[in-house]
Amino acid sequence: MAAKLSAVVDVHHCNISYPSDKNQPPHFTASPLRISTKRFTIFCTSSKSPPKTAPGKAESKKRKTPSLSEQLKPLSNTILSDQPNESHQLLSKPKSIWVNPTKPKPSVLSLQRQKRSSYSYNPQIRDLKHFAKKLNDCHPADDAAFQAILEEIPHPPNRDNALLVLNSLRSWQKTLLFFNWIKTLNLFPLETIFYNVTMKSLRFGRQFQHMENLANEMIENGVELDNITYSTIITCAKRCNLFDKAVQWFERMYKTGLMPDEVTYSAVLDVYAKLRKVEEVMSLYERGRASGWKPDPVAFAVLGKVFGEAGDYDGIRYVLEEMKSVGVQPNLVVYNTLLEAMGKAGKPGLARSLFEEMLDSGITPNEKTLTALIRIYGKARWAKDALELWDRMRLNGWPVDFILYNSLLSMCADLGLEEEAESLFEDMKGSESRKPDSWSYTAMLNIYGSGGNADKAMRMFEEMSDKGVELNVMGCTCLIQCLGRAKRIDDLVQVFESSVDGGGIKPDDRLCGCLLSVVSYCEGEDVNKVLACLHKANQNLVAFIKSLEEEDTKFENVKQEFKGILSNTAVDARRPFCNCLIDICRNRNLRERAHELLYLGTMYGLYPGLHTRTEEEWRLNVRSLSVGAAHTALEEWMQTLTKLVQRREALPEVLSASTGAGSHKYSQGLANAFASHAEKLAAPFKLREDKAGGLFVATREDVISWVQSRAASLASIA
DNA sequence: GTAGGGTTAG
Repeated sequence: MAAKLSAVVDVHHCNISYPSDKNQPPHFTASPLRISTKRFTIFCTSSKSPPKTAPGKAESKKRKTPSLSEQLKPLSNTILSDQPNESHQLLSKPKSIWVNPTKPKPSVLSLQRQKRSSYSYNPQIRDLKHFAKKLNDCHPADDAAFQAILEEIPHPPNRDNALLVLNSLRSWQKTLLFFNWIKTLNLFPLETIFYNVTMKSLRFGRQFQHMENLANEMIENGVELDNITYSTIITCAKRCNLFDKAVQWFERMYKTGLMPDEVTYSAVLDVYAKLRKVEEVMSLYERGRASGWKPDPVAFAVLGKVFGEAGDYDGIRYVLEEMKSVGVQPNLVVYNTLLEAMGKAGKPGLARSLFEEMLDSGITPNEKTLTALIRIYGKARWAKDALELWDRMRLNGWPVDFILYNSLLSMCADLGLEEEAESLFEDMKGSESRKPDSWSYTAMLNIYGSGGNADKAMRMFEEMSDKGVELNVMGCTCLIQCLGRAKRIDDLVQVFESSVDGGGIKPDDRLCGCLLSVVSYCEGEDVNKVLACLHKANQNLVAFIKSLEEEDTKFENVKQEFKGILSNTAVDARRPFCNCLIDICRNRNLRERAHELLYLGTMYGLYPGLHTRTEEEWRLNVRSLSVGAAHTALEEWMQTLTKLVQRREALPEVLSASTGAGSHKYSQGLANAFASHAEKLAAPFKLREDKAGGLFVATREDVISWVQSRAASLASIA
């Protein structure tokens, strides 16, 4: 199974089967990834004659996160044989009715938790605690001193005394030394609990190898490994990112006939959650449920986390429904996890109502709750809610920590709340425990950068170096963006060189994207200065720009080069790269190239939903495009519509283009640019003032007569 | 850190 963990699993062809032997862990089989070969074009005209710009096949490698219902489908078909006449609907409770009564219900976990041995009071506790403290205080490198203290143990190191001391040692090295000392004394047999206590300390020190050695020693010496041993091993492996080890030890439990209890089981759920293996988590969860398990809040927190990381809102709802149907009241951690998950799934409104529900249930938020919520409101640009929450925090005296302070600053940056950020930043400078760090300064650079205040941004930059706060790659990006917009290219070059050559900043794709955007709008010698910076960060990109400018570069070459660049670029930065490259082409009068890049970008899945069609309305969605890319898309669309009209093909009643309203304070240019471009083409798109979100609309009749008049005027020119 | 599982920042 360890090998399968790294395999690509096609969820649509994932079969999960029960092992025939109940002492086998649940396992998964998967068919190899299928490559989609669906044809697509930028704008579909008709089936009769595809546009000439559509020669390719889909080569998008990006795979959509499957929805929960898609993931549950194979599960419900293969293992959950409940309610055979009903389709297994999303959010329906997976009731486990085992259909074959001659076979026992397969069990994957023990419903009884591991019993702990009870401690008896140790009358020597004070002396032994004092002894343990001496061991803890002993210099870590001084083995001789440690041994000397050991000899002075105030009471005989019998089972109970040794256990008490073992439990009181802090560092894993000392725990291990003490454990080995007890072992050499050979006064009593070392039971499981001695190993478990030692392992706990090793886990704290993230010492998986030592831990595994101890586990193997237990096996050799015939000491029983219990659920506590296994859960400690599994969580240690997880913390050390040794996920295959975690799974390996989990499998070993079943092989030796030991059933995991719910603690071990949810530890393993979390291993798969960390690996973002949603379908495996669900499979384990469902199988646990089928075994009669009533999951507790910890299990639901794991489930919530995995759906949050997948951005799967249906999954989050499923978790909420499951909790309701199992009768589990969410606790603070579960709420925090689900709030975080709602943010990742892009549902600020639902996060808000979940937060209110949490308050209504009598739970007080902690720093993590508030950090999650502030961040969600900031990213959603919900200024009113963010400021309201901030007020409530102060009013109610809710807990605040350093991370929350920095998150508030970042929220101010997201919302362009310069004054609020400045006053918070001053508060932090005045406090003893919350002095601004590189996160805080980055937020300030972000605020001044996106506000176009290059002087203040540079002052921050200087203050950082005075105070010895290191600039990080994001701060550097904000600063460079700001200096670029202010056309302070020499300052830009100086900041770039000092931070990359001297400051140890490794340029990432975002920083390259930022330099690329500066290239798109600067002129003259400045272009070469910025390109020289970009060359240090990404040589291929600069070579590609040069090749775009050369007339004899063939489309096939552009395609191959661009594909290579995109596949070496972080997913988040791919669309910005494409947008900037299109802008560069347009600003250099390379219109054909711009169209080629838009076509390729669409083909590689960078602009999903660029064009949506219903029977009544076709819509061009340019909100994720740069100005140049939006121009290019509009031209492309007009060409397509022209062809359709000329061929007398059916058009919908309404044609529209959506530019977005530019909810960010500093990004309102697209609607204006679009309006003026439509005007230049004399295209009949009119801004709908009554609708929010920059919507331009034309009727079918307007478009037809516009095309006909254009054709007439073109004919008259000819 | 009570022999074991889950939650904070571009």
